[in-house]
Amino acid sequence: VATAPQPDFRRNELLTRDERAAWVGLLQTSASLVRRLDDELRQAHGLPLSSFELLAQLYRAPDYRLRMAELAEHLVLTRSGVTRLVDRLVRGGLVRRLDADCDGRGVYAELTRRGFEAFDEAAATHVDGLRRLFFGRLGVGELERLNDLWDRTDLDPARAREQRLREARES
Amino acid sequence: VATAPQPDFRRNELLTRDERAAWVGLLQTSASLVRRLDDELRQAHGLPLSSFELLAQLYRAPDYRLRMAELAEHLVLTRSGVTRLVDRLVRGGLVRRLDADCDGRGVYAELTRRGFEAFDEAAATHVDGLRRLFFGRLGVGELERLNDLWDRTDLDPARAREQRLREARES
DNA sequence: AAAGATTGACTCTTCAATCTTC
DNA sequence: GAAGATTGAAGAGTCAATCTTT
Repeated sequence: VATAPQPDFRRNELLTRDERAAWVGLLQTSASLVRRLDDELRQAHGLPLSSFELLAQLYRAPDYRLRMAELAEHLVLTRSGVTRLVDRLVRGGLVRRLDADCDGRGVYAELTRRGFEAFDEAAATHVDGLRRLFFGRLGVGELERLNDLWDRTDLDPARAREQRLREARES
Repeated sequence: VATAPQPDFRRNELLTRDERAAWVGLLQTSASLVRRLDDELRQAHGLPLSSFELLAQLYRAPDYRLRMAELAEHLVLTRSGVTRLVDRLVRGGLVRRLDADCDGRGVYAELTRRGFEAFDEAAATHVDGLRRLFFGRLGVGELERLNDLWDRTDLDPARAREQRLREARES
């Protein structure tokens, strides 16, 4: 059966039913996926998803290191958020801080041997969970369509945010 | 130009490039959308997005009221999270608590007149932001495809979570 | 003055324990 | 005892201010 049409009298400033479903679906899907994957990673390896994602960035970076600001751009975190997260990882021995020799202000976060191993072990759990809970439920070509969608809806969070803060400060 | 093929030597437990992009895209899109919409709502109406979403649930509910547990299911929050959020809204005069007469344990959260008005005003901002930042960038039929996707990837977060907690308690 | 990073104070959310009612 | 809701303690992230280097 077809879905019922939207009533004509629906007020302009309210979302249609499909829009609301799409918005709530986005929120719920990402949130519950994050929760599940976080649970599984903590259970199996004592590693929170946020830590795992930071390790993943370093794992893929040249020389296994990135600057704090770069990490903030890739993860969905502010700079101070990255500072705290790296603090925890340093305490856990998975990451070390390293002053940038080219720029006295800069600081690198670098994967330690233990951090490398921790990521290596946890990666299997993460990938398995992601394929089971998400990728395995996609149809043919849906992965590509999804990536296309993310490209079109990219808000460039880092840049946009910095810009807004700057504008706000100037006013 | 076509994208380069995935290297054959990529280890099994790592995500392909497209998978990683889809996963990170989901995280970034939802997170940055939430941040932008939250900023706009706070700026224009002093109302956080989390509060707005709770008001939206009550606005659409029969008699403008829902029980705490029902709210927790619809929002992405635990029960204690809902308790705190309702606390703040009661303090702000947008919601009132109401004992359920049918069940002495139950509590309703009900929209006040001011809560109704606050939602009404903020809704325009929210809908405008959502259409500008998200829906306006979707192609023809993409909204329907997205809702279809959410159906297939639904993890039933509330039920699943309760179940996991119960199992964990029993062991 | 601007950029990179950090810190203190604060907010929001969760977990585990508790209270009340069924 | 189980379910609905709340509470204290703690975790994690943000903002605004600060420090250092450019």
